[in-house]
Order: sequence, then structure tokens, then C-alpha cells
Amino acid sequence: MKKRITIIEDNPIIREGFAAVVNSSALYEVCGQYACCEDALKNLHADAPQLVLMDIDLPGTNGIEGTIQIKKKRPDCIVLIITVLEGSDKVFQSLCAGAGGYIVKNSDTEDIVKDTNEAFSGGAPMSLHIAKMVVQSFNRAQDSPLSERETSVLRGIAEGKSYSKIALDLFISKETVRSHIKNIYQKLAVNSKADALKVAGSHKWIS
Amino acid sequence: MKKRITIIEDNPIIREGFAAVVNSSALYEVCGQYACCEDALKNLHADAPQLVLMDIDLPGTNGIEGTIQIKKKRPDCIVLIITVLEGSDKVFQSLCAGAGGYIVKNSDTEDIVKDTNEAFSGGAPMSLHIAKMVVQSFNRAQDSPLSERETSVLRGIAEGKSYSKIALDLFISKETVRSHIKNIYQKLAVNSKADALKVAGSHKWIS
DNA sequence: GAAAAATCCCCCAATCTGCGGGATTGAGGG
DNA sequence: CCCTCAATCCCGCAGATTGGGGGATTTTTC
Repeated sequence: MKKRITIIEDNPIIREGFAAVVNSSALYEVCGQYACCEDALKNLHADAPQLVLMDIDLPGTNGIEGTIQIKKKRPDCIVLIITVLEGSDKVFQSLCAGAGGYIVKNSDTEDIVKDTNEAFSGGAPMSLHIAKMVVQSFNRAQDSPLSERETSVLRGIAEGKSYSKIALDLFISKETVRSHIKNIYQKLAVNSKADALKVAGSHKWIS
Repeated sequence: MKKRITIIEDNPIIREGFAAVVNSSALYEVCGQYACCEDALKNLHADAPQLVLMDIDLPGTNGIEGTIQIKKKRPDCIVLIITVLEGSDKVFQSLCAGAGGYIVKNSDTEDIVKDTNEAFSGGAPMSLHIAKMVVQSFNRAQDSPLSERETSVLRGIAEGKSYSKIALDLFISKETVRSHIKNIYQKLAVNSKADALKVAGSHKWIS
């Protein structure tokens, strides 16, 4: 039984190219190809794809919103983003939307079948730089001006705890927490919880 | 000029194996091999590696702590985690510590040189399932009991804003925010900001 | 021995929070 | 057509929280 694949891509040449590659493989077959998400979603139930090759920049519903819709209707369907641009925002939005991989197609190479294999094997196909971006999103910058204890306190704030709760959790007095907060505010040049979180969060200084 | 690689691995057989593979390549040379992080850190400056192959389970300082130390002293040095186990905690801790890749070595295959190439080419070498885990950490579960508006309000809470600030940002009255919060508390069966964040956060219902 | 970090204490005014009551509008389903 | 639900808004109140100011001591680190 061949695995069923739907292709969503507004450029007809690229779309047909993908479809030809998929159909010529022994493992996969195209169960639907569309130029926009709206059409694809309409036939999603009938097509019953196990995997969707999705372009990001589409007229109407874009690829990210489309991914959300597809995952809502068919949670087990894998969505692979295939695009020419690698804007960092798009990458993370796509992954948050439920995409199972993000491939930047470098014009000539078309390892779609290889990437599809990888996706079905329990992997997450990504281009070199995408993988790097994703991994780097984890490494926090380490040159935080905050001391270890101050970071713990700020993490408590980030979790919405009150000073008293933080004090309890860290086995210190509420007054100590206040002292730390005062120092944090001074170091970050802010004067409120929300601002401190904004500054520290943007530099990934928390947790 | 060959790229310099340090190997940290307590099993001498595996360590020697890695060293042999690296030294036999045209592009890389081993500049240091150690059974523990302590020794490696002592010679880090002298060795001046561009990349470190790091085991996770080590006597004394473990691979995660070791990665942090190395990145602190040599931020531009790439650290690749090479391990037999793939505990999910370890993966994310490693990446947060600054690791540039995470490879599960399946006994026979030793594509160390291939992975090293990928790392130096601006990629983030990862095993199939590791990549999947990393990507999945982004997709939030979508079956949130909260309405869209309630989620926005809760996100405001998560950012440390006060009710008034949230009201301003969402262009609604403070009283409306309070209503939403009341509903959120009821839906999540909690009665404080911190608890709501804990429940919603653990299910990835925010942002 | 100085500097930094971490701990603790006091005061005060303004704000925020959680809880108790409500109300109105509009959209969508049965 | 009615009902529900989400979303909007309103009032009052007691108690906690917050940010700002002024200190202090100890331990660690250099």
C-alpha cells in the first residue's frame, strides 16, 4: 500500500514537478495537489493524506495557518514545509503550528522522497541552516548580568509567582526576594515586573 | 590547516576509535582526548579545539555541565554530544547548555566525520529521533479548553503584566480582563495566577 | 582587605488581586 | 425561536502585592 501525499504549492511548475517525483516513487502516490490551502482543506477528508508537502507563501490562507487547519482535522498527518525562503519567524511559526519538518529547496536538488522517507521513519527533515536555527533557539546567551540567585528569583516572577511564593520556594525571606528584585531592576534598568521579563526574556537570560 | 578536535569520552575503546577515525580524515586532527571534563577543561586553552566530541555520561562533571564550561571559555567552539542513550531531558539540557548537535551512536555506524562536516557547514547534526523530539517541543497541544481571548489574557499574565496593562494591550476594559480571568480559573480549576500558569504552561496552552 | 553576592529588616502609599454579586451584546446550534 | 456561549462591561470590598526609600549582616570571591 502506497503512502498518500497531498501537495499544496501555488507555482504550477514546481507543483507538477513534485507530483511527478512523488508518483514515480515506489512508496508514495499523490492523492491531491492544490494551489491553495482552501481547496486542499475542502478535499482533505476525501484525499486522506498521510503527509502534506506545504508551501509557505500562498495566496489566501498561508502555509502556517494551513498547517494549523490540517493538524486540527488530521492530527496524525505529517506536514512538511517546503519553501525557498528561510525567514526565521516563518520557521518557528511553522514548527509551532505542527509542521514535522522544514526544507529549504535549493532549486536544483529535489530530495523530496528522501525527506519524506525520513519523516515517515520518525525523523524531522530539516535543511542544514534550519536545524542550526532550531538548535540555537535553545542555547541561551550566557553573558547575563544577573547572578545565579537573581536568575532564580526572576524565573519565579516569570512563572507568575508572588514574592511570598518565591521566598517559600527558595527557602529565603520575602525581604530577600525584594532585595534581589531591586537589584535586578537596577541591573536591567527597568522598574516593573513586566519590563524586567521583557528585557530578560528577549536576551534569554531566564531559565 | 586541519580543524582541531577534542574528544571527551570515558570509555577508552570508543575514545580511541573516535580518535583514529578523526585522525585518518584529511580535514581534522585530534588535539586532545580525555576521559573526563576536568582534564579536558584544564587543557582547553592549550588544545584550542574548534570542535569537541562530548559524551554525556561521564564520571565527575557530566557532559551537560562540561558543555556549559567549554562554551563559557570558548564560545566559538562547537560541542557535539555523542551518546548511546537518548533521554529526552538530556537532549534539551544539552541544547540549552550550548551543544551544536546531538548524535545517538548506533554502535556500528560511525559517521562522525560526516556529522563534523555538517557542524562546520553551519548545520546542527542530529539523529532522526532527536530531530523529531526537538521539533515536537515546538508544537503545542491544540486541545486547549480556553477560548482565543482567554488565551491572550493568560499570555499577558505569563508576561507579568497587570490586569490594567493587559486591558490596555487588548483594547478592552480592566473589568473584562477580570471576567476572563475568572472564567480561566474556573476552566482550569485553579485560583491564582501562578497555578493557572502552571497548568496551562504544562499543557502548552499559552502562546 | 575590598567587592560582590546573598541574606534579612523597617516604613509607606498606591495598586493589584480574588471573590461576591450582577448586565448586555452578538454569534451559532438545536 | 430560544438557549448557550463568548465577550464585553460594571460595582464593592478585604487583604495581599508592589515599588520606592532607608538600612543591616554574612559569606564568598578576588
